[in-house]
Amino acid sequence: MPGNLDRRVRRTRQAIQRALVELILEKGYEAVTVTDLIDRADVGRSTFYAHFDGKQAVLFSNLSEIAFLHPPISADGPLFAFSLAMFEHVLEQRDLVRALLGRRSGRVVMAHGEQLLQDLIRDELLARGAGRSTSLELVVTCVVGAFMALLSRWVDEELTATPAELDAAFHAAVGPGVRAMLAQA
Amino acid sequence: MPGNLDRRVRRTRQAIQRALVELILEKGYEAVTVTDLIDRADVGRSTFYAHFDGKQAVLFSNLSEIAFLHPPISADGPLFAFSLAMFEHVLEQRDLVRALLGRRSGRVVMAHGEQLLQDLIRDELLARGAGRSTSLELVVTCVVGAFMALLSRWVDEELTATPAELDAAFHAAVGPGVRAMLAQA
DNA sequence: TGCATTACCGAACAGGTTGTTCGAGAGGAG
DNA sequence: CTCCTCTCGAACAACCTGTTCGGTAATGCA
Repeated sequence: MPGNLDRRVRRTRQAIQRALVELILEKGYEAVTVTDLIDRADVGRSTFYAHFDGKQAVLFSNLSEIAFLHPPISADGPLFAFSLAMFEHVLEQRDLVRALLGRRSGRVVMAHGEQLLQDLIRDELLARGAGRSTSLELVVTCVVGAFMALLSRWVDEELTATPAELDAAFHAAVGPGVRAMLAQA
Repeated sequence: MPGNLDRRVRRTRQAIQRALVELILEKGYEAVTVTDLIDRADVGRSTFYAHFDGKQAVLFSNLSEIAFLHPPISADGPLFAFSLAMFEHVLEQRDLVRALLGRRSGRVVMAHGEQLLQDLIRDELLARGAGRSTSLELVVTCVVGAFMALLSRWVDEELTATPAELDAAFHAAVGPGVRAMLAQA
C-alpha cells in the first residue's frame, strides 16, 4: 500500500498531476484552466478542489517528485560535481522537467527551483572555505543563473547537447572564476 | 507635438502604461486584471481595448522604452563592457525595470529580455573571434543566465550592491572562463 | 463476506474576468 | 468655429473560479 492512502486518492492525484504536465506542454502553464485539468484527468470538479487549492498546488506537488534537486554537498572532489548527475537525471524525466522549468512553465515554480539550487551552491562554496559575504551571494547568483539558463534552454530543445557537453560548458564558464575567488579566501 | 499623436492618445497610453507598472509592483503581473488597469488609469474599458490587445501588449510597449538594452557591440576594449553602464541605467529606472524583469514580472517579458541580451553577448563573442558552434551557444547561455540572475535579484532588492560591485562580480564569475575559451580559438 | 467509512460525481451557484458593441458626448486639430 | 477623432460607460455573452450538496460507488477492515 504505497503511501498508506486510499487507492482512489492515489489514482485521482496521479491523474491530475499527469494531466497538468500534459497540458502545460501543450498550451503553457498560464493558459491551462482548472476546467481543462479536470476534463483531461476525468475527475469531478469538487473532487479536484478536495485535493488541491488550485493549479499552482498541483505544480508544487509535482516539483517535490524531482528528488535529484537535493543531492549531497561535496566539500572535496571536483567543484560543482552535482552538475553532470543532474543533467543526466533530467534527461530521464525530460517531459516533467520541461513542464516545470521550461519556457512554458510558470514563474513561481521557476523561482522555487532557483531557490533550491541557490542553497545547494552556496553551501558548497561555504564548505570549500568561502566566507559569508555580499560578494559570495553575488557569485552564487551568477552560478545559479548560468546553470538554470542551460537547463531551461536544454529541456526546451533550443540547445542540442549531451549531459556531458552541458556539464563541460557549465564548468568552463563559471569554474575558473569561482576557483579564482576561492583561492583568494 | 511629440510622436505626432493626438494629445488624448498620448495621455491615455501613458496613463495605462504607468498604471500597469504600479500595479505589477503592488500585486505582481499575474494578479493584475484589465479591470484593475482601467480603473487605476481612469480610462474606459472600450478605450483600453482600442489601444492594446490586453495587458501583455502594454507590458511590451513598456519594454521598448528601455533603450539601454541595445548598446553598441565592442570588439576591442574590455570584455563585456556593456555591463557596468547597464547596471547604472537600471538604477535610474529601478521601478520600471523591477516591474518588467523582477520577481513579480511575467514569464514572457523575461524571455524577451533574455533574448535581447543573448544576441548582444553572442555578437560580442563572435566579434572577438569565437567561431559559431554549439559550445559557443552553451557559453552564451551561461553568461546571459548569470547576468539576468544578478539583475533580477538586484532590482528585487534581494541583493544590496552598487552597480560597480555587480559589474565586478559578473566579470569575476564569467570573465576568466570566457577568456579561456576565446584564447583557445 | 458484510458493513461502516470514505471518496467521488455532477449539477448548480454566485462572483469575477474578458473582449466586444454601440450611441452619445467631449476634446483636439486646423 | 467646425469637423473629425477619441473617449465614455453601460450592457452583453462567454468563460473561469471555488463552493455546496445529496446521491452513488469504491475501499478497507473485521
